[in-house]
This record gives sequence, structure tokens and C-alpha cells, in this order.
Amino acid sequence: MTTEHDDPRPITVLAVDDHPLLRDGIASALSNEPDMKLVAEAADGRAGIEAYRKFHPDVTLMDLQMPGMGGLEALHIIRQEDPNARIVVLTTYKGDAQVLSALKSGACGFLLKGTLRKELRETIRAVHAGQRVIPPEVAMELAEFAGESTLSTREVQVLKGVARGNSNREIADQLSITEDTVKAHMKSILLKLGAKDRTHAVMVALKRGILEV
Amino acid sequence: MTTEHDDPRPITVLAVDDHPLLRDGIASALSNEPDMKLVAEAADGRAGIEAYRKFHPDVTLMDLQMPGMGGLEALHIIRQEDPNARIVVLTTYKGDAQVLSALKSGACGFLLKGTLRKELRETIRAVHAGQRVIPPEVAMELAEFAGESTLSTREVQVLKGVARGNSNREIADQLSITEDTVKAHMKSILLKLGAKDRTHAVMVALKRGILEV
DNA sequence: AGTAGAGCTACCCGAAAGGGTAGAACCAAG
DNA sequence: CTTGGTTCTACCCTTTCGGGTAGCTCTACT
Repeated sequence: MTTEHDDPRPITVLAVDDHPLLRDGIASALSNEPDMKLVAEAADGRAGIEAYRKFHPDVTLMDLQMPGMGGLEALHIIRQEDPNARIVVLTTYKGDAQVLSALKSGACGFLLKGTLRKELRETIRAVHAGQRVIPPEVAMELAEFAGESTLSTREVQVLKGVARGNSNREIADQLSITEDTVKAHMKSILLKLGAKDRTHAVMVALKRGILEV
Repeated sequence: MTTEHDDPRPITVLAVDDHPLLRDGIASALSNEPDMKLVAEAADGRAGIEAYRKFHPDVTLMDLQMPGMGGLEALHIIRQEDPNARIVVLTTYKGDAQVLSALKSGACGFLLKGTLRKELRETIRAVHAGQRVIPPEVAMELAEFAGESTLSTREVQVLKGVARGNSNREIADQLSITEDTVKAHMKSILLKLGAKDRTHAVMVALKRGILEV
């Protein structure tokens, strides 16, 4: 298509996604591109890590939400082993919490479900060139929750108990703390999430990617 | 690959999915297959309906969960206009309620996110031949909830109010009924869903596809 | 060393939730 | 026409929730 010269060393790409048809779509988007090459695929986080160790791709495309080890975990592990790893998160938007976690772990970019072949290729090139690519949709959602406080580890534990339908008393027993403490955490959770009650808090947490269904 | 004869009239296929890369994967799976042809694509339910009216494809691949008009709604409308429409639901599993709704609207098959190119082609051929294709994973989940009761329209309305963090009093006002009636519905909801409290009921409903996040 | 935040405990109190029980109107299917 | 399901109403009673207030450790950062 373009009159680019044939790079002697194309950008190597690893695709980690549990959806074979989507990987095919990625493969087809990268085929016939002289400056990039899909060198490996993986269907879950663990296989993704192994593939990364084996191929050390220039750019890794990583889906969140996969069976077994999720993309967030795999992203974190890969970035710990190789701080230079360039990883693009490929996902339907799952709330600010997931995106923030990915960014903290060192994600270099995001691609949403509406991504076109052209955008995919441009993002790979940009990330390989050292840029960070954050689509406006993601940036806006992120800005919206910028001032919002994050829940502490303990508060997330309490909220998970709530989502399972446990009473404060039951959660207290499970966490080996007193019911009063659980209630204190609940107050903090409702305040931080701006929720009207515990049910609403669970829904807000789901929307923001703090909890999973 | 196989020694099939070139059909004079290949199976025409319409793909409705808001993920361009996935549509590319579908397109690539159908390319080089002499007996089927992807004749149109659409990115949401409304465009899917229009494309169906225009092309009357032999088989339609329809994603659930799309922006604007969802796949379930589009499926229903298409099947009402054309009871002979053969539609395969292409989705990550979203709970028995969604699958049951799709089946009631006349879906001919299901394809999960793990679908391979080969499975996609085989499903298209089978559905075109008049068969119903339900993957074992879907069938098993369906069987698991076979005896489970479904919520009435009113109960779903109440539960949606609960998910928004409304009290029984507030839900009663919104639905213009008394609080006692709401409480009666809540009792029925908790019983039917086997939930411990309202929060748990919302979680169960989310898992079963009765509610959306 | 001081301070901010997390985590914890404790009390009171009114509001809300959930369980039990009972009955009436309506509509569709047997 | 009768039965069953849905929707609606109403009462009682106990438990749980959520708001307010207060104070305690411990760790991490400045």
C-alpha cells in the first residue's frame, strides 16, 4: 500500500486473547504489513507469559478477562520480569479500576473493542516508538474518576463479602474482625463510592471494575 | 482443502458485531470457503436489521451486548419479520436468561468466545441445513438452571430499582405501588433466586443475565 | 519526629430490611 | 368454569443496616 521500505527487522508482536476469531482478526490486520509481524499467540495469561519469555516480542497485545490467569496479572508479571516490555491492553472498557491497575503495572496503551485494523497498526507502531496510546474514551472515563478515591485492600475484602450476600456479622467472622469494624469499613465504602446503600455500592464497584460479576 | 464441488449458490452470511477486529476474524474464516460468503457486516442491532432486510442472508451471526440496540432485540425483530431467518448468537456466555430469551426468539445456534474458525464454519453449515447448534457448555449451564424459576416482569422492575440503590419505599413510589407490595415482590425474588439478601439477589441476577451491570 | 492513612473497636439510635401470615382482584390456560 | 400465577394490599415482629461520634494502634511517608 504505502511506499515504505522493507524494514530488515519488523516489529514483532505477541497477541494474548482467549478469543481465537479475534486473534485471527489481529493476524489479518498485521499480515501484508512489512514493518510488523505476529510472532506468537496465546489464549490465557499463563501461556502469554510463556510466549513472552520465549519470543520477547517488541509489542504485546493483552486482553483483560481471560480464563485462568487474567491479563492484569500476566501484564504485571511480564513487566516485573522485563521493565522494558511494551504491552497494549486490548479490552472492552471495564472501569477505571482495571485501567488504573494496568497503567500502574506499566501498560503502554489501550485498545477498545471498536478498534479498527488501521488503529491497531498505528497503535503498535506508536507504542514501539515509545509513545503511550490512550484513546480519548478511556482518558475521559479516567478523568471522570480522577478525583475518586480508591478502596483499600480491606474495604475490597468487605465489599466482596457483601456481594456474596453476607451480613456484616458474617463478614466479620470470615475476616476475623468485629462487626463494628466491618460497619466502619462499610461506612467508608459507601462514602468513597458515593453509594446509597450496600447494594448500590456493589453495583458501583462492578461498573468501576473493582469487583467482578 | 476438501474436494467439495463449487456450489453455484454459496451460503450467504451476515455478521453483526460491534468489534471490527472480530468481524475481520470471521471474514478471514469464511474466505477461501467456496460454499459460503460473507455478504454484509453491521456494528449494532439497528444496522444489523437494515442489513438483514437488504440482503436476506441465509445465516446471520449476531453478537449480544452491542451499543444502541442490543443483539437480543435485533434478533427478536428479525425473527418476527422473517420467521425463517436463521440466526446464530455469537457471544461470551451471559447467563441462562439471555440464552433462554434468544432461544425463545428463535435463535438457531450459539457460538462462544472460544470458537475456532473450523467450528464457526461447521456451525454455519449446520444451521443452514436446518439444525440447531448448542455447544455443550451452553447446554450444561442451561440444564443447571432448567428448574429455576424466572422472575416476573414486575419482579425484574423491582430488582432493577434495588440495583440502583433504592429502598423499598423509593421503589414503591417509582412504580406507584405500596411499600408492602414491593416487600412482597422482594420476598418472591429472594425465594426464586435463592438469594440471602437484596444485594445477593442482584449478584445472582447479574450472573444469570437477568440484569446488566 | 510528626503526620496521614489504614485498620480496628465501641457505643447509641432511628430507619430499613426480611420473615411470617393472610387476603383480594385480575387474567390466562386448562 | 375453575385453577393457578401475577399483582396488589396489610398486619406483626425481629434483625440488620446505616449515620453519628469517638478513640485506639501501626505503618509509611515527609
